Amino acid sequence: MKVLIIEDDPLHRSYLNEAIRAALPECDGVLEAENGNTGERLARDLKSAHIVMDLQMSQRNGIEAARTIWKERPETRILFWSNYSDEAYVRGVSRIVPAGAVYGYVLKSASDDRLKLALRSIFIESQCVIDREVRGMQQKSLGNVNGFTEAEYEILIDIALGLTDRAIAHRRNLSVRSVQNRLQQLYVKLGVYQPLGGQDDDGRFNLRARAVAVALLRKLLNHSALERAEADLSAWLARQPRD
Amino acid sequence: MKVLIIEDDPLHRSYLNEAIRAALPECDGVLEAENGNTGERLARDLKSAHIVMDLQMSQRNGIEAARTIWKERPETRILFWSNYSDEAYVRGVSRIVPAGAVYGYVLKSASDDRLKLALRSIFIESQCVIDREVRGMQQKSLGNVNGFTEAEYEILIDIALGLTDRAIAHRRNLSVRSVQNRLQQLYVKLGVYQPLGGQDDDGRFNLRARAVAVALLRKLLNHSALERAEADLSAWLARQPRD
DNA sequence: ATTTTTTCTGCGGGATCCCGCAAGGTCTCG
DNA sequence: CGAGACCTTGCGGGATCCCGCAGAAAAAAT
Repeated sequence: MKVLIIEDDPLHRSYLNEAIRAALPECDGVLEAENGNTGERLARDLKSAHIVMDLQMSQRNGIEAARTIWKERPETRILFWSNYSDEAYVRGVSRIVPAGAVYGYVLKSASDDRLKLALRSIFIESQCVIDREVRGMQQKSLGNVNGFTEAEYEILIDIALGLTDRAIAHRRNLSVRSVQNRLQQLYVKLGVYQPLGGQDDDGRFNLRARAVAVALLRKLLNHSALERAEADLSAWLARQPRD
Repeated sequence: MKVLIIEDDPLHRSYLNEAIRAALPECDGVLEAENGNTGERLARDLKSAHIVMDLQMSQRNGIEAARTIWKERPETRILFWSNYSDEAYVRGVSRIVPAGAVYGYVLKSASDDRLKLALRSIFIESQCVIDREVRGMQQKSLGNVNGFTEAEYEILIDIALGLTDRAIAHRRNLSVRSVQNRLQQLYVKLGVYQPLGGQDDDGRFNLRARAVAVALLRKLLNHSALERAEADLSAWLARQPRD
């Protein structure tokens, strides 16, 4: 059994390497990649089925890498080892995990033991392991309590990219009015809505821009989510026959 | 001579500790803090004049911490040791460094030797050390080439926070029209401006929102910059007598 | 199958945004 | 002092946004 590490910080890489050797005596080889690109390549070439990776690498996003790896070999087991439990990351991951896949998500702040336990659970016991903090995010995000619908999230991304109502309508096959409906919904859920009447406009906000701001502050959105969205968008634009 | 480390990642902390002991034999004590708050406190209590810190910590932003530390004792020497050379960070740092202060900015990806050299230069030789990559950012940002004026950056932040033209005008003591002028300028510099006429509006953009998006993608803005701005804003709002 | 609930859609209007045009200001430089 | 560069401000108008109102369509519940 071989394990592939995809992580750009050399310190963390060697720490992981050690942890893996310690936790998995049955492992007879540890490979390292320092970014998503070479990680993908190694995974492909070596048919590694056991991967530990960081989200958020400079060269190529962890989520991107995981997506293509899973696309090629859905049975691959991946342990995401990340600094953050941003909703954007958690949502990003759970969006791409194939049905029935074995994976894990543990934070770098977790203890040594937690990490080693997770390694064994995933690679030996075929059991998913998700850190409590992350699990918390997941539920908050999927449950309706203070959670966002797929539709709401989608439109949030669209305005974060800077699209107009019309462009969004076009992209999502909706009428302009429907887009605006979804927007209102979003504004309400983000607590940005101005209940009207109250003319204590201390600092009046541009709802559209404000929504993006609070989404960022609440980590519903982050840099890498935006990057992915931007890539999707330009792909879609290229596919448009020009009207 | 004592050195204070402010860094939330335990791995990096112990690595730093070792590097400091190796590079600075004249150092007779290394202290560690795992977030900005306790870092500030330790700096104050122990009157440490030599600090190495990470930007981007969960508890309290490195820039915030540095600001208050420098406010209390401007002669403190600080080496920023960060993962990123985002323009937002670089600008944030150079905005708060006191006149004549000795400081450094090196990336975590730098070699062992670079780090140790920087430590000696700053703490012993009283010389500023800024990594090449960072220096590059700095010049791009301060020089007029593809760089942003203070005014432009300011208004960028204001729209990123979601303020309306009017609110910005009020906050910055300008007329609404001037705000809009600055906005146009910003749009042009961000390459978002629609030269008019060209009706190939594939995906028409909402300029205001789009500007924020590209600023984020280009890392002119990032989460921590936004957080700081948000804090400033609400402080300002609280100070407003309500009109 | 019928009611209830949710979502989609058009209409309309007030607020806001985007920006060309033009008339002052300030500041520098020859 | 005047020319030129730059910033600020008012005016005006077309485009966009925000959203209440209300009917149509779809989905879910009974």
